Amino acid sequence: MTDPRVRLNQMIAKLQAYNFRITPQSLAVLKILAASLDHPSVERIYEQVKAVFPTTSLATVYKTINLLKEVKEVLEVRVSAGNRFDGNRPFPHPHVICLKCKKIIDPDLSGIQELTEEAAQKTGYRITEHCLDFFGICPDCQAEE
Amino acid sequence: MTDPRVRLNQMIAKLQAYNFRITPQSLAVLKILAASLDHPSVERIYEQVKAVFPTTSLATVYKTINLLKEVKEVLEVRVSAGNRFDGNRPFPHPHVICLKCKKIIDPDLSGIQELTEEAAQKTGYRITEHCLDFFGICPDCQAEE
DNA sequence: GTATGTGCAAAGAGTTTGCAGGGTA
DNA sequence: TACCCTGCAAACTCTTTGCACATAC
Repeated sequence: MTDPRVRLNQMIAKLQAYNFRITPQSLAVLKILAASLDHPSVERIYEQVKAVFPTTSLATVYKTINLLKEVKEVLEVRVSAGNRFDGNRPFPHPHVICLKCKKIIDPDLSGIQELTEEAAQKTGYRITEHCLDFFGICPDCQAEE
Repeated sequence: MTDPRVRLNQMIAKLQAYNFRITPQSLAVLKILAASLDHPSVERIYEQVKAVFPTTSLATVYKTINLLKEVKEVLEVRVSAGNRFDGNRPFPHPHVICLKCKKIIDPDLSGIQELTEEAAQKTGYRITEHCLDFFGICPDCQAEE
């Protein structure tokens, strides 16, 4: 993973470049996302922020995440169990998601670039983003069966 | 695409195998999904069903789609602009989605099987499904720019 | 100092559920 | 005939919005 401090500075720099202000509350959200290894949900981020700033509202968390989405400093992983976020790697990358415990990990896969080019060539679309998620059962949940 | 009549019969057979009943309303939903080339939204399906059965409720459309999801006879495409459905090809396959007009098309891509195996091998997950969606601008919307 | 972010509550969108009545197998 | 499906309305979840106040720059 990228060093969370480096990611945090990148996020701050990007937000400031867009003239968004950094506040203690939004900074707390940034810190959590910059260090996220576990793709937290909005609710989870909210709980962690409240541990530091108990008066923080859920709306503020949503607003901050939306700013980050706008400047492409966070990646939203859309899953039916509730969306999750990755602020450490804010660019498209594959996920492997456990259908039982909802654990998400990031494998390094080769060949996505080629696949994207193939899709662009065959459809004529100018492709800017992608989403590649695998679903299944993680080793821990397999062991429990 | 698969012949809509063939798909319709497959859907009916699968639902009956699970002891679900076929009604005029649910049949109307099945017919639309079996012939879907354009990945309709729930709202769109609802409108088309109402054209035939004006008293149909949105809840019935949702319930029927959920049955089909349960027996894996429809594929849900999760997009932020509102989820869309494919009843003609109810198995995982790639989509190319236009960010402007929301048009969705299905390219034939090679290499997804290999990528799935690579992901399974590197993570230890037993992978059963995947979701591969590309986002960009379609040729029509590019021409308008 | 001024525009922007915060916190609260209410509104909004999308989806699900409970129940009474009607229709399928 | 018995049970399931429908249609309606209410509930529910997730997310956004409006407004008064606080605060970063």
